[in-house]
Amino acid sequence: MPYFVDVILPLPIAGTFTYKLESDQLAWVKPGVRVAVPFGKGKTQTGLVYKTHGDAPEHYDAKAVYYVLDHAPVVYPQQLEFWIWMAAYYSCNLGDVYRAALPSGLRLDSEMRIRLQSTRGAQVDASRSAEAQQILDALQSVTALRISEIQKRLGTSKSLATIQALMRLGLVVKEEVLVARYKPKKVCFVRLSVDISSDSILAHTLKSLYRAERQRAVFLYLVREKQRGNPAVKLTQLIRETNSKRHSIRSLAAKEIVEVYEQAVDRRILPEMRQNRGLKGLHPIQKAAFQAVLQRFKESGVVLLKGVTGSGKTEIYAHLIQKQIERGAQVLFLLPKIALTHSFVYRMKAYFGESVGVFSSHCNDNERVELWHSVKAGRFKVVVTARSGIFLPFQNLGLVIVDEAHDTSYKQQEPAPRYHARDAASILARLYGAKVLLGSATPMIETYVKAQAGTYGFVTLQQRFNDTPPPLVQVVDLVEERKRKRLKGLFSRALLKGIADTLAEEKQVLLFQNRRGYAPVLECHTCGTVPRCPHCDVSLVYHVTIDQLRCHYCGYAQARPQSCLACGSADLNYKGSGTERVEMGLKPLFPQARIDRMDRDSTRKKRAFETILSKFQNRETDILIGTHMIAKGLDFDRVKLVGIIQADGLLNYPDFRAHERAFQLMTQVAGRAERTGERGLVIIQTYQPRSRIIRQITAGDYDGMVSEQLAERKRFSYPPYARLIQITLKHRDKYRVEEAAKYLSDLLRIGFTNHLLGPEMPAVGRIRNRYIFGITLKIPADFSLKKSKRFLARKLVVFNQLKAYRSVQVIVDVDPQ
DNA sequence: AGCACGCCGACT
DNA sequence: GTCGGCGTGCTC
Repeated sequence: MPYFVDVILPLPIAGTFTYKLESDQLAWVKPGVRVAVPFGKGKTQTGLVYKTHGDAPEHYDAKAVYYVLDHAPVVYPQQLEFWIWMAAYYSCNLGDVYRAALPSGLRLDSEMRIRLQSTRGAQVDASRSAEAQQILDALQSVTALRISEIQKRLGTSKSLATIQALMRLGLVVKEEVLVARYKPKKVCFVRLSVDISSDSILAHTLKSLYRAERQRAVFLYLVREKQRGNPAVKLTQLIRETNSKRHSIRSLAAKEIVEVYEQAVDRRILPEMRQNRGLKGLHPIQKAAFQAVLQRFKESGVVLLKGVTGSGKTEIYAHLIQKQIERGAQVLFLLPKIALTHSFVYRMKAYFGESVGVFSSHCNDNERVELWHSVKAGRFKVVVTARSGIFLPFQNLGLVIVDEAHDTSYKQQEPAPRYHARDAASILARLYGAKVLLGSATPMIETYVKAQAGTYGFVTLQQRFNDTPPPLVQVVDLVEERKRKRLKGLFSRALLKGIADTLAEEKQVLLFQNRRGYAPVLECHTCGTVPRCPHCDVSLVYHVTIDQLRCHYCGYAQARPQSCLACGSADLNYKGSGTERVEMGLKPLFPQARIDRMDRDSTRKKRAFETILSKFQNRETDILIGTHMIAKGLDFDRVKLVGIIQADGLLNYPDFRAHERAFQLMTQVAGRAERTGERGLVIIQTYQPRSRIIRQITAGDYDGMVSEQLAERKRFSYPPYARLIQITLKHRDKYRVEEAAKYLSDLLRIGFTNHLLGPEMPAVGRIRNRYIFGITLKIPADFSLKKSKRFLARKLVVFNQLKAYRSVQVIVDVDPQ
């Protein structure tokens, strides 16, 4: 009986692909195993086995699997099930999930090479082009060349055509080779090859080295290390410790006294660190919360721990982790991307030592593969990671901790799968029978509602256990300040006084401005013209540091115009302000202060983020200005004053979550002023000081904010009263997308009636020369999300049948943020 | 995603 | 006249 295998391929194409299996392959092929399969014209792909069966495909002849790459699944059944859930829930392809989940190092690269067909034809021929001859000459010495290598050698794009011409002449052939992307790291070790347990051999060897001082030193070092129980020493270490040169060791090797050999080692992102700190005991309040969390876990799989900054959530996490380690289970610790700092990892390593794994964006492909294997082997008990860690192959997952669970960076925007790591983690946990702890000072409203309703367990940790009173919050009315001419640039008198006082006390200041650059608009005073991005529908932002205008959507940059490009006037006005302008404005006012800035521009360079943070922590910086990046990071324990330069930027977003977000962000930023042990000060500058949301923020009235937002969302049926699906259409031709969006929304309105919004052009209607239209679907709580998605999928098939619209890119985003 | 096939402009 | 642009369609 013939056997077939359905395979997931790492491509953005719907469905799985069926291949034929030889009987000898059958024994190894099971779900989660990798296979090399032919796909398309002469390409090989690394597929992942989905299932095996005996049903021959009806409409085509299945190709045969080339190789079975594993003897044991690289992906556990629970994970595969998780992938399937994700593809279905977020309406994407299994291949999209595959690409996101499996480290690319676990995929084989199929590489095209060119080989000489016959040496006869390669002789010099005057009729051939110089390029062709160059390629042929190069192929004489080596067996085969990668196409990319040829391109590099010739340095032109012409080479592709030349290669094709040579192929037509039958002089060269194309061949495909498979190479593993993962390259183990090899380290040279040195060990003794003489038997030093024999005194006579030892003496004899030493004697033979009497004239080679360095070699003797190396030998003696190795002897000492061996006696200490280290039979081999890293070559680099040996050279360093004995202050010798590589050739001394080579001579010893030549005399067969030592042996140098290579060994694959795991890369380590951080220097090894032993556990050096026991868990801190819990304060009675923390202890009560810890017990309460354990209690709630008995009834529900997900527990929300609502605790303000400074309430000591981290210690509670640590004790929960400890408990899991004791019972031999693994813990997945999720953090927002920018909160994953070295100092945090060090803290975890101090508690749990070697069993802590770190999975961050700093890891390269090879490190990811090693981490994957280590997690799979159960060597790591705790994995600290940003959102993509949910795909790691846990063997025995016991607990998922999602810190700052309200953070928006848990949602992947681009590319598919557009998943939310917090929500996905609770599905993952269910598959493993594990628990989920969501930690937040300002939970997302949807989460809070579930906790209130009892769907999630709920534990609050209100009291600051270090007994510092919450910071004093002062609101400054910018309208009033401006009227009374008390504004110095962007700063009110109160803020300047606050800064001066804080500096005098040798404490630190954080200034928050959620916009980067100098000024978001450069306007001509004469004719009102504003320079705009040629590729996007936005104005260009002026950046002082590079003296350029930049587009924040596509990266386009141009020199700052000296005069208006429309009317020639030299009278140009900078309107609005970003972090750079705050920095520039502040410097002359506090010339003695050490001022630093943290935003996407100042942290672009590698490790810059860590550098700025550590400089601030070491008190080499007095005032730190930054975007939302300064809201995360770590606890700054000398911050006395937090200033919010302009709260209005956060309040006026055309989004139903704008106020919730503003509340979360400002509360978080304000929370940075809580660690000094004395009362901190938060100054919020705003043009709308009497607005409800500002009052809620200053009063710390989270429940008030929630109930007001809930009332609003109920009225307009937004989450949590409805689920949302956002459909985005993009195309280079504005009319084409608009027509397509109209057509699609007409198709959908049949099912969704008044639960469909749009189509409408978003605030930024064109990005990278592609016009954008959006359709929002609202699925009320009493509707089936599954059925709605199925309906949507059917309509998208109909939509795709129209040739004119097929080139329109359609993006489906379930639970958009 | 890649890759081949197919139909219209600027060069030998 | 051709090279080559990218629109379109397909991959088990």
